[in-house]
Amino acid sequence: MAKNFSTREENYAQWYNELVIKADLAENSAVRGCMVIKPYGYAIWETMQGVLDKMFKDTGHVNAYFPIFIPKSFFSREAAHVEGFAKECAVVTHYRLKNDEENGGVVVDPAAKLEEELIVRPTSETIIWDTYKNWIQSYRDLPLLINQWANVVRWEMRTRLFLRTAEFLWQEGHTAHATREEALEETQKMIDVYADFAEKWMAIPVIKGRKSESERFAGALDTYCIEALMQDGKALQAGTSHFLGQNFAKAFDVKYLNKENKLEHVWATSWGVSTRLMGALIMTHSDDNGLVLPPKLAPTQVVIVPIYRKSEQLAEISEAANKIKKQLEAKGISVKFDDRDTFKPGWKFNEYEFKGVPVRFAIGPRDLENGTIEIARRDTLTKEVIQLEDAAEKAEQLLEEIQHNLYDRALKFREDSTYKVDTWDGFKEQIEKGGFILAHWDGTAETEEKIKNETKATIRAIPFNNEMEEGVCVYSGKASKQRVLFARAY
RNA sequence: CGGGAUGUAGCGCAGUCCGGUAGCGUACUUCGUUCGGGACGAAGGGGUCGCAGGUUCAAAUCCUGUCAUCCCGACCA
Repeated sequence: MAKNFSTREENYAQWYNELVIKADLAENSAVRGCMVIKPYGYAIWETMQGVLDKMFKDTGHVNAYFPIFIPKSFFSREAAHVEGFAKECAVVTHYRLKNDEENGGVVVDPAAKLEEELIVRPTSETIIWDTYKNWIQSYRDLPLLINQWANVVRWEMRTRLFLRTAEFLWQEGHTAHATREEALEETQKMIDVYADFAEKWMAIPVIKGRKSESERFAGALDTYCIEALMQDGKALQAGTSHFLGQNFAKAFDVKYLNKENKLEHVWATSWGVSTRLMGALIMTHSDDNGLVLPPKLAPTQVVIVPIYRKSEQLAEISEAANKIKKQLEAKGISVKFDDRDTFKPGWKFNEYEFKGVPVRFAIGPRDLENGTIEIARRDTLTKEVIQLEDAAEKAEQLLEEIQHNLYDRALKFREDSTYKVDTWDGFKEQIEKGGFILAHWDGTAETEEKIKNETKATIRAIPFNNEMEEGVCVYSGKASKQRVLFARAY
């Protein structure tokens, strides 16, 4: 087959970019750093949204919506927060244009300067906590468990489709609790939800853990994360859940009267995942033939391609194909029967492979004679000929199998790419090859910083399920009680 | 904001050194043969050569300016 796009081996970044564009997921827009998500890509995101939304509701949350514009002064209320985001904010300074008398066109009307600039939200903590102040008075108002689906803007220097764009879509949960324990429990609960979603739906194995102090969210006391390993050996942060303590409650003066009639600040969490998950999905499963989608997220789970020469043949084939289509649809499986006569079978095979459709049937005159059908699976690129009457059931089984196989394959890759390293030379050598490195660290930000500067590796997580083990820091030689997870990251 | 490169048909590129009719691949249109892994043949349509000046009989090509994009850093979910 003539491949007309880069392979993963040649240039991973280029392979990724071409894949996203040719699989019809997204493209660069005319606006610098922004992305157009195309219908096929959006369909996958919508499915993900739907599943996550249900998971949030099942854990007691409700949806709401807050403004996209945040007064500049709100940001400076929380010191760490403003410092974390100041360098990447889009700022609205004027509210009107006027005709340019001299040069034609329009110019910003200097008379329409805003008294206070508005920030296009890079995240919504500040505007939300300013609002919560009015919503919370008593312990009876707690907990407040709210999620928002929204877009946010972070003015990044360099962007990449889905992984880092100036504007991206996400959800952000913002909760308020009466006690520290309850907020901590919520933080943990939501990282568990994310991990479940990644593993069961996206078939991406993740490591749950906490961030080091320097990798923590701006304004949080603790950040939990899920980290995944991509095929090129780089780590990707797939979701975060923050324990905010009373920082935002204090900054925005959110207090409640407890049962003893005493005023107390509330405890907070925030958590989010973004369209970046699409990038994780692509980079975890796809291959040189294109996208590979886990069946649970595929917009089309099964495609039926007819093979025929004359239109009479198509009529017969269509009858058999539509029968299978109905059977599959009765099982809740999404099916496309592609009877376009403007494309040939070989072309269609390649197209659906590129778009990652998990299961493909091909049916032609030869099958009609023999009462058979060809079934192909995207994950292994293998195919077999089966009895026509078994088709629907076989496809259903195969979808299940592919979902599991993708997870198992990704897990094996991660395990094979995770190394315990005990020497600094070994560390430097391994980081060049990629993968997760489990190494001892002395727990100081100084060491972390030096390691980052010398190798570009960062601490991705301090895994929750870590075994305690005496050792010495791979860099400083000082005492350490556990290994932490290092990698170069997206 | 530092370092490097590139702007030529929808997309991908050659042509620039050495000035002389605007090219190739792909995509697109029509017709015919094909159709079990991106078919083939024939005929067609499509370009202010990023923009603005300059040199010249003549500029995609030389000179000056300018704009834009991409890559490598710094920043980052």
